[in-house]
Amino acid sequence: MAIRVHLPDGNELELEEGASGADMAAAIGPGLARAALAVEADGELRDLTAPVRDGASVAVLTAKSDGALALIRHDAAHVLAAAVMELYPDVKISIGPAIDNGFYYDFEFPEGVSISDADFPAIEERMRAHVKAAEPFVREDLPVTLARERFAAAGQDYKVELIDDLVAKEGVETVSLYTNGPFTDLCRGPHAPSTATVKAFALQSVAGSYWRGDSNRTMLTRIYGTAFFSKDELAAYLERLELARQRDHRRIGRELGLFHFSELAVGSAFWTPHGTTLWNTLRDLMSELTAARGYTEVKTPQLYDAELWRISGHWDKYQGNMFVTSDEERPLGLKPMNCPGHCLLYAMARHSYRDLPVRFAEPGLLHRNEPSGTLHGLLRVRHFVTDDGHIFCTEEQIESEVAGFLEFAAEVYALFGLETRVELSTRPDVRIGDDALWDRAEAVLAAALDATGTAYALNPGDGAFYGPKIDMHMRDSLGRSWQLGTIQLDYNFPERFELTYTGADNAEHRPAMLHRAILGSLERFLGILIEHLGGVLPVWLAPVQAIVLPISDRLNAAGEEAASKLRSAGARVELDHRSESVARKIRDAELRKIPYMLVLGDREEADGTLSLREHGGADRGAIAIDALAAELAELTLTRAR
RNA sequence: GCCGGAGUAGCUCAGCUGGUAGAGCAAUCGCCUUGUAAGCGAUAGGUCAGGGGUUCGAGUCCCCUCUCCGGCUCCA
Repeated sequence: MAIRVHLPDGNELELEEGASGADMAAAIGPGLARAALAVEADGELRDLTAPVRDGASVAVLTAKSDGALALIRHDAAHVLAAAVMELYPDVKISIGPAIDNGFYYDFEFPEGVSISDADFPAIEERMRAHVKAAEPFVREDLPVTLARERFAAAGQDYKVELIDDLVAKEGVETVSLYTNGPFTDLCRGPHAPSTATVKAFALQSVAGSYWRGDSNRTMLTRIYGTAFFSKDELAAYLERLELARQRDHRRIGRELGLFHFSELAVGSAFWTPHGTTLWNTLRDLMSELTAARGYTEVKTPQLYDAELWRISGHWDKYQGNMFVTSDEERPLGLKPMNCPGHCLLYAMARHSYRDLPVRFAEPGLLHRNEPSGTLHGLLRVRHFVTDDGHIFCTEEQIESEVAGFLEFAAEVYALFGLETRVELSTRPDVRIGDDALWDRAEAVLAAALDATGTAYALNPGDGAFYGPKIDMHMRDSLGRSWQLGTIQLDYNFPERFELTYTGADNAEHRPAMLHRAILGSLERFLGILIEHLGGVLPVWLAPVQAIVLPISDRLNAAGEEAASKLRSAGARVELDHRSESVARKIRDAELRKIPYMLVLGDREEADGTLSLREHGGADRGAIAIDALAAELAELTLTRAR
């Protein structure tokens, strides 16, 4: 009896019944048999030892295949756990998956034992021994009762909990165990044939992580690592990581003198004069663009009676994140969001359907009492300004308003050369408003996304407490994802604040409300932007657009004259009048990433020109000062990149 | 907030097993007068995060607090 399988090249292959993936690879060729790691059958990865199903579409997974890295990283996680269990026999194991750039394994170490990267060499040495031994990964399928007994007997409580959950939630009757050398783990698989493939690995960091991501449960110790098929690839990856670290906005912010932090104002940036110029340029950009899009700018208070926060729901749902104070008789809250203030402002005047949509924009200063452990440079702060806006509109206008926003956001991100990842986040556990409202709100957002052809991922349960949202995310230099823009549909606030407009029927109606921001917080956006650009800001954003470099002290007066001509044309220009060599002045200007370096020597002075060197080294030769002024003005006006 | 690590001059860091702090860059002053990525010299700069303890003696050992870093939870 023979079975037939379909190969990726369209051919069919005949195999004996019961043939394994390894048999299949061997039937195709000896080279493939040696390279084979696993088999993909009808889209599902399986061990090489597993029998091949008749009629399946199969592909042999090798080091070159997509998914092969994830496979050996998962193998590496088992090798890590094996090594850790040898060194710390009383350790409890939990889970150890492959992740984007590597793998981790979470352990509970015995009381009093803590792991740091100083322990990595010993662990890695044990890991190398397991790899060198080329221990086969052996799969075993066991009835859940037997598997449970086995892990219970070994004191592996986390594995027992996992098995109990598999039974309760998925009704499984058997589970699979994988053994490599002395180590056995509850694992779905698949794995490569042996540990030998995990040749190039490195442990990277140790961190805490809650069991099952629940902050009420045990804090486990997570060890992160990565693995590649070759030492060269591993070295190249580690080198890339190091280069990314050089782009860290906290480092660049210090080097370029843009902002500082102080332990006397935790989570709040101090912007230097240069940093403030950059920040203001960004704020002015958004004021200009929102005005062009039909928003009107408004200003609302910082500090409100607690009553406002009770109406909005913040007092119940968000107070932990608010800075609360009081006057002589009343509790007060510093605003963490602009929306309640905007609702009050909307309600202070009557609105006709003819006026809608009303679009309020406010570069609003917000304070949020973020947990200390989450603060991170400019990317997570307690004091920040959002390019916030709220749109009050009719039900019929929602879709076009959301579509208009998606367009607007795309325009802004394009100015900076950023590409974002879009997510639709739906109702969270902690929320206000009934489910019917949420159903409607989620459906409208999805419709607007579809109508504009925006690609997005679904992020269930991550909406704001008052409504679902569409978020735009960017990654920082270390690969962490941060939310920038957002648009959130909210039927709840209009109810709570009893907002109305007069319809064509002369009756009062409830408007819908959209909360939206494109940059998110200016602070976070600048952090991400600095990392994206590696600190090399385009002319229109650069705090110092050009610096005049006289080649000798005797030209300092001419330098001042040239600089002031450029300044009166609107350019942000400095003069380097130090008694230093041109080479030195160039070097310092390069390190400050100043776009235009303008060398002034005797020839230039005589001709009324400056010799232009752009950041990065391009030498454009002598250019008339008027022409330079015009060029800088043009680059600033057009926001050229 | 939780787990782990770290905190020495403005910045980057050295300071072995305890014997009262050092370099480079930056800064200041002077000399040099410079043509596209570091000219030379001198000077100044530190309650070694803060507090408590052990010790004849603490940057170094112990405890507490603060902040920062990496994660986790949370979030723009």
